[in-house]
Amino acid sequence: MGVTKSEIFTDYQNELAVVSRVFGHPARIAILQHLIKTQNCVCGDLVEVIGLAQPTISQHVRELKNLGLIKGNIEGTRVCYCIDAVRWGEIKKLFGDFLDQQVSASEECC
Amino acid sequence: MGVTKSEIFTDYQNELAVVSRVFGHPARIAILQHLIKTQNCVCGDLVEVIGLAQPTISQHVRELKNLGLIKGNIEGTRVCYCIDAVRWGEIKKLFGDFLDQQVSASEECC
DNA sequence: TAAGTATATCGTAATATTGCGATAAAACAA
DNA sequence: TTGTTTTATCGCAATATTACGATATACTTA
Repeated sequence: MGVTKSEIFTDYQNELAVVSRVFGHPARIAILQHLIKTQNCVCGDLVEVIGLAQPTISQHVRELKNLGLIKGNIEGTRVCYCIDAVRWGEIKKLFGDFLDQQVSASEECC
Repeated sequence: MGVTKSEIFTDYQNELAVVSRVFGHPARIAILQHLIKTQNCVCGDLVEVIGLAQPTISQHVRELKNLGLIKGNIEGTRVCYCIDAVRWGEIKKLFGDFLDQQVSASEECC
């Protein structure tokens, strides 16, 4: 197999999982952190800052784009990326709804 | 390749990625939701509730255990699971620190 | 002891992910 | 036009993940 059975889960469960998966690689975390830090939309120097090959960075960037988390703007030969603040807010809420739940332990076991 | 180059990333980036990966499957989200809802540590009926085979559930449960998110208690032939509230809090903070950042868009592009 | 129940582990097939060299595409510069 | 720069895509090898049947393990009950 090797293929997730998405159809047996709720939309919420699938969405949270898909977003988490994108966060599930340190290079993508690093790209987001760098875009947040250097507000003014840095682009190709991600390769230099992160230390992976250019095609690899491009692939990670594409996944972030597919999720709507970042958007790019062509400027000559370069592409300038920045974070989509609206989508960021949506995802923040998605995780907040999940993580802010009360997880009081039962006294029956554990 | 197919192997993540963890050594070039910070501990924070790696930790957030590892935790995100565990959240990156709807079955594991469903397991956590069910454990939160039925506070009193349900165990084997996860198989019934979720609808994946028993070995598959056991595998997902193990990943949650490895991350420290849930803990199990043997009760006869059964194992009673519940969420580790302390670890849950740590992970909540991990995501909070990341997602609560200010992501104001630059005006230079995008 | 023998049979039953619940969970974990093994082994494996199908598929997905990661990383990168090679190359294409697109815009600019001479 | 030709060469340069920057980014995207293709194709592939190495590895990881997902799912589950078969089986092992551990405890309970008859």
